[in-house]
Amino acid sequence: MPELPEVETVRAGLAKSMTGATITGLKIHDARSLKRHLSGPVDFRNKLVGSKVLDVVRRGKFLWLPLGLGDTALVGHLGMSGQMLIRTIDYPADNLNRITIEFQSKTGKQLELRFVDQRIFGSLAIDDLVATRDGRAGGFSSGKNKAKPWQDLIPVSAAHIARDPLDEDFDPEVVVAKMRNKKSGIKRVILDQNLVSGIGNIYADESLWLAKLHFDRSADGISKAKLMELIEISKQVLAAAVKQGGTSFDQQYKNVNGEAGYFSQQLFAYGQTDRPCQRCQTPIRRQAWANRGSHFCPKCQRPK
DNA sequence: ATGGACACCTGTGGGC
DNA sequence: TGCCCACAGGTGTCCA
Repeated sequence: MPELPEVETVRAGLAKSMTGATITGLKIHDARSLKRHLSGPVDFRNKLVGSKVLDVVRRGKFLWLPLGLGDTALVGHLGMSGQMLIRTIDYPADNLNRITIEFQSKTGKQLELRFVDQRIFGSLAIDDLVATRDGRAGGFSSGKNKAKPWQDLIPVSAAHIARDPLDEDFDPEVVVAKMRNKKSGIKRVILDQNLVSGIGNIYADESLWLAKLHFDRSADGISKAKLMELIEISKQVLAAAVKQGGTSFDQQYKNVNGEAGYFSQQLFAYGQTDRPCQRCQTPIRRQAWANRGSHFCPKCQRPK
């Protein structure tokens, strides 16, 4: 489900109530949500409970909370259906809640973080922070001017993830140069989190519609100028979606307060099958692609 | 290097 | 009502 705008909305919400908090307890309702913590649930508990949360950082669709001295972090990925809800301790149980992390906020409020995940493709883990190959870890931790020892570090499990377009150190020239060497279809290329992170199926289809590019056009056959335009468009789309709190179609995406985002009202291609293209009125088509769907205008977005 | 199939999971909605 | 199928905002691995 969640792509960069949804994860960023969650990050901002977590930062507000969890920065400076102390973890006071843990309830594991379904240990499958800890499957990426390889040393097991007991070790997860030992490393988490009692530690202090320093910050909430994101790169692409990964987010993490540096802990204690800043050399480890609680790493979260939402997969297709993950949610992170901040609740008071007496708030009614949430359906499909897999993990509850109890904490005391820096203002002394007793709250809990509930990791709700229908499909269990998401996960929580404690991971070591290591030096990045490319400078600062995330473009989106708060208060960047203050010196923070964890600022240039990234979780081992996210070390392969490229910068995303909203990262202030993102370099479109470098990314486009790499894209021009790819013989794959352009959609596959912009979904490759090793090249540019944060883009998923919704924002890929939206960006390609806006750029009038067919999803299967080979990246190495597209001009440098057009690829630069595509990257700039994707940045604009991601930023616009962040402003709307992300995209919600159903119960599968909510911010930390359980509220939906409103970007679905501004979609041109994704989920618009059979509705008229807003440029040329041709019905938007959905085509099976890579075990999912691609939505595009068959007139505006030609294969060649 | 590239693309396709599939695995990991649960839930919902449509057709019959 | 019930059953079966398609489908869902992701990622990683294995195989040609």
